[in-house]
Amino acid sequence: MQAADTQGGPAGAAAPDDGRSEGEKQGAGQGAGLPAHEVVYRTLRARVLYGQFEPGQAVTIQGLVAELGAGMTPVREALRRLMAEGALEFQGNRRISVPLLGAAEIEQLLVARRALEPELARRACARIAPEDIAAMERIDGALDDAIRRGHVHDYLVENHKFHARLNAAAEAPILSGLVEGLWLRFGPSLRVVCGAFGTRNLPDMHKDLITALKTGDAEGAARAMQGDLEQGMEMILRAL
Amino acid sequence: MQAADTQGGPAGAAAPDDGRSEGEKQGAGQGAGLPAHEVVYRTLRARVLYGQFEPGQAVTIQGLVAELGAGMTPVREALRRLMAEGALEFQGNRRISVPLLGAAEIEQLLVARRALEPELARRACARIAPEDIAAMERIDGALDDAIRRGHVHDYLVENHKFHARLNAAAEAPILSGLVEGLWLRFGPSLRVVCGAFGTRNLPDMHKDLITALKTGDAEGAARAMQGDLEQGMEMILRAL
DNA sequence: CAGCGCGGGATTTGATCATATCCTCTGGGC
DNA sequence: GCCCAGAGGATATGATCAAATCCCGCGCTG
Repeated sequence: MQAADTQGGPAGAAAPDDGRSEGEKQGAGQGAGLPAHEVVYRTLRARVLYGQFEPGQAVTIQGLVAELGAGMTPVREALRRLMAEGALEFQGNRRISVPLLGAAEIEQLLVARRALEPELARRACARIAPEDIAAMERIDGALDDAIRRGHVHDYLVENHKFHARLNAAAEAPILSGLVEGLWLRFGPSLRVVCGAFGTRNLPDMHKDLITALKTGDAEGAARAMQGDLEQGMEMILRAL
Repeated sequence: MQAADTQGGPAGAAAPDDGRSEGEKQGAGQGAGLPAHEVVYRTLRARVLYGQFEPGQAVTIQGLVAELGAGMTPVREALRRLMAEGALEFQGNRRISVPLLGAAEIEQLLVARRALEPELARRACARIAPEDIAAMERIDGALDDAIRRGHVHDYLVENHKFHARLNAAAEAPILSGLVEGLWLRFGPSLRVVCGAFGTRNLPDMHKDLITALKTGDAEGAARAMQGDLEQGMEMILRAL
């Protein structure tokens, strides 16, 4: 039971509200009225991204149907989507599992990240608004706080939020979408990293990055980003 | 045929061989016994990749159900998968369409391709086997032939096969998967390109690439690849 | 006589379909 | 010009079938 409750969400224990299943739409709000497959997708995505799935772990459709209380079709679609993004793997015989990464895979992910994320930092540097920088500083504070408290999950969430905010500021949806896909791939490995090293000596080039953003130093931002991701991937590699 | 067996089955049971077709696994052959959603996916993927969809064109589930003779669930899953890969776009209000790319999107795709494909060429150069090179020369011959005949579809197919073969030789499945996703995104635009310019002056750095592969010149291969993709993206950009 | 490989059945799980319900868009009436 | 009704299409459900895995008992061998 790695994650009994997903996110302090309204999905309580039983949730046997059968009659209300589809009588909802995004008209009211945006958190509650999403299609079922979207809700399932986001739940599973968060689990992958924040290391709540073990690498190599098997994932069954019907298990998720029972656990999430959703129908079979939405679960199937969410899984298909995650498989297309590389977050999950089709294990041959109609079996789905969380990918188990080796050194070769980590190295490829590193190459891709090194190619894309510094470029995003460069672009963000030119376009970012002061309130975005402020938000990133706030997120970075929460991140440091999570590290101090030794709270792995919060650290991973804040770290992702930090980078996502930066990538959004670059206004390059295709590139940041690609990067999001990369994060999904090494997400499960973060669990292992934090299990091995804890949150003590986690890399943090975020301060340099924020400084570069404030001064509009695009190359400095790119350099800080590259340093950050290389340290992260290095830790994953060592945790193998 | 299952729950709705109200009248004891329509004597022939609409699709008894539908179940038979499932009897084959991927162990025996590749093309025959695949699941329906996989067949639908490949069909649609080929259409996207080879410019048989018009950019901006709307895609309806029921239209594909009627056209392909498949059930609704397989079609939905295939579409969801293609949407996750960026080959199709969710148009907000339950509508799916082929993405319409602008200059900004093309530019991002160019950045990603320039980062990844020369690297794949470099790796392929170190590992490629002589029979792979021979196959690529054969494909390139068919490609030239298609150009001579002015046959756009064949040109696109052979061109894709050429690059796919090279990427496979790099033995970097994650990177080549990413590149495949990029190709899927600009595929529909190729239709416009070929409509505008025909097959006359299509770029072809393939000869240089093969030469570099034969001599083991990794940097030369990377350079040729970069030239090839930049010419291609330039043409798409000009066709806007 | 005990340990081990193997085949057959039972259970789990994935794939597909038909249907019901609801949302969105469009056209006509006031 | 706005509101309402109808049509078309998408989402979701549950049932059902097929296949793969698992488990257990049987026979064989040392």
